[in-house]
Amino acid sequence: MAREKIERTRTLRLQDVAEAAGVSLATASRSLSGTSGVSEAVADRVRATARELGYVANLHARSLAAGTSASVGLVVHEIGDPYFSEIASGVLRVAAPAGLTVQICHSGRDPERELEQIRMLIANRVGAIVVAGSGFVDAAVQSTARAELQAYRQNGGRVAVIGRHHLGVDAVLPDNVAGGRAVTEHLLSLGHRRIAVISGSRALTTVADRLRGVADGLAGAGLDPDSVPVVEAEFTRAGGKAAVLETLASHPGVTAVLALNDDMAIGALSMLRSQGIAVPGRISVSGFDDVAVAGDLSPSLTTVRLPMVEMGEKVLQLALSDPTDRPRRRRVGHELVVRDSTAAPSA
Amino acid sequence: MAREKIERTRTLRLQDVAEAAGVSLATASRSLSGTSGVSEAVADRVRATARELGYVANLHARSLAAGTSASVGLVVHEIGDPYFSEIASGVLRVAAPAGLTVQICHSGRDPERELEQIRMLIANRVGAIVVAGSGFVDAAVQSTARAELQAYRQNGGRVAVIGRHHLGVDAVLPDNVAGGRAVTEHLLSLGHRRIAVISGSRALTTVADRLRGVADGLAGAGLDPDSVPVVEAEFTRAGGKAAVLETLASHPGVTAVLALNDDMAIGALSMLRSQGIAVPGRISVSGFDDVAVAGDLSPSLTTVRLPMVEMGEKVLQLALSDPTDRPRRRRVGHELVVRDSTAAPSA
DNA sequence: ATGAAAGCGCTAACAG
DNA sequence: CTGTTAGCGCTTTCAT
Repeated sequence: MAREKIERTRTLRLQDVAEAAGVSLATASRSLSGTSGVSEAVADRVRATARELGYVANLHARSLAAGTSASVGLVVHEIGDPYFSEIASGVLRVAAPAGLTVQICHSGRDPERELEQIRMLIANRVGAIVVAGSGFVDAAVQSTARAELQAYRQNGGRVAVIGRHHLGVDAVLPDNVAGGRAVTEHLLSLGHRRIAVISGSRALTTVADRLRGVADGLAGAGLDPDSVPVVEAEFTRAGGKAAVLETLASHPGVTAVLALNDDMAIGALSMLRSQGIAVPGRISVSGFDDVAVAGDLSPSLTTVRLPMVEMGEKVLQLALSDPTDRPRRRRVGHELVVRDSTAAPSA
Repeated sequence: MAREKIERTRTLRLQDVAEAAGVSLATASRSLSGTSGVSEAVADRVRATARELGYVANLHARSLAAGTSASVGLVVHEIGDPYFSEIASGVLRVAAPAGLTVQICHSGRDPERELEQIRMLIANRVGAIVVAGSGFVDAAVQSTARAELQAYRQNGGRVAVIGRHHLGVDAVLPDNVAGGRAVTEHLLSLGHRRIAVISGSRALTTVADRLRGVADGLAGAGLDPDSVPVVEAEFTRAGGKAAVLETLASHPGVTAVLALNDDMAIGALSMLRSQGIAVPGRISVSGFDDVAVAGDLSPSLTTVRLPMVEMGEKVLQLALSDPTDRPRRRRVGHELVVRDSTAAPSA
């Protein structure tokens, strides 16, 4: 990884402000950082001078000297994905009023790359790290990351994640199992019996948990979970298109497609439309997440709402709150949102 | 603005690595930063020790000592908005391979807040600042920002923006005028004569430019631009809903609604559907931007495609490239994407 | 209430 | 090729 260095030349230092205001460096520092021990008059004068001169403090120097950090790191799969951009929005909403800057980086759902990004954030001495991407079912793939994050925490760093990870840290847990069950029961109650699931990689805990909910729903209705085909593809719009095509070919009798996220559902909807297959007339489609556009599609998408913005807010609050001995879990609910893409099977 | 400080305790320093490897601080530094002047053997040993010990360099210290920066700032209106999240994705794709971290912050389309964020980024000593939000027609509202950014550049900082700003810096310019003209001509060629524009605030250069393109298109067809009503609302989905309602009330004969971004178009589509008005049967609707979902709506949205991811990539490349005396402009094209939401008027 | 001075962890001359 | 040393700009004891 090439490291691009951007050189900076000299700017105003606190020393310059101090001289201009006729005080010592220490007094100037106290005045600007609001530490007590300076007369109001002097402090005001210093602040005025600083403003006139257009002084801006060097946060690197401040961090180094004070040993504090005013920034947090956020690891997402891909910021262009609405699920993650809504989470990021929540994180930013909590960070800004607290005077914290947010460094965002991509993991690309690749544990190696995620580790690399985490290391970079640690090197940047961020005060907290938030991991928003899905966890992995296989605990081993994140074991190095786990170790590094633990060490980071030993040194005062804060960590919190969204979803089920094997990282041993505070977590915000979306209700994936119950959501999967709810949407399954919805399809079942409509009368569907020939359902196909289109899904992202089962290596992701998000997928595993949602699948587990689907199985629960099926079992609860006395059905054999194994009788329902699960077509695995990329956890994206393109993956949804591919998966629904495959489903059509291998299971032509299917009356409902249960997508494990909205992205795949949107892809499925688009593919079905281009194939001239009516939704929900011939096939019902459901999603998961309730991204902002879900309600504006046509047919509008029946899905499981997860409060992404709130999850982003909560996860940073969790990271910033006083650390506890044992990892905390904050569950956030789900809500089945029934719209127009699901209906009773026609036959 | 409260400043939340996160305290850190002692971690491994380069000095510790140097001692463990039995070399001096300087040699250790050279070994790890890849500076020449160290024998390969020694450098390897130092790197090995560093890895064993789990050493991660303190980037604040490095920045302070070397006067370089390995991070860039990105100012967006709102990261949850697909237009900006796609741009952010492009920025991240260029930043990561260059070893740069990206700090993202919200401007909320508020010049005051934008200025605040820019100041924070400067204080953070980012090597480059990218402003992705729209500019403002009134040059005065950004004059302070302009001055601070110029000073920042004097000190070696790099700046680039997306869109037409009065900031005197390098810019990536989307083809808003031509795009506005293209979509207008499309509607006109379909036979529409009673068109209404739904628009965000005219204070934004993005809006002003697109409006200008619309007027050009109208004039080119021998029509009076002033005869076309422009309904101004928030530049969001909710704004689109409100604006289309207002249009319906004040101009009931309208056969086409030209929205100045996809967000408003999506809101309009949604409102028209809930009002039982057929699109494009009774009213055609067009958007602008071509966000990822535009093609998956139903009816799929006719819109003007702007290459957001590419714009994000380009703007950071521009910022990172060697500075020139005069601001550079990189134009990016547009593409009219005709889909199902527009058709010839029925009457 | 104010000032002097000692670092924070690292890089970059400058010696050798 | 390697080590010594002086800062980078700021905060923070410790004196006064």
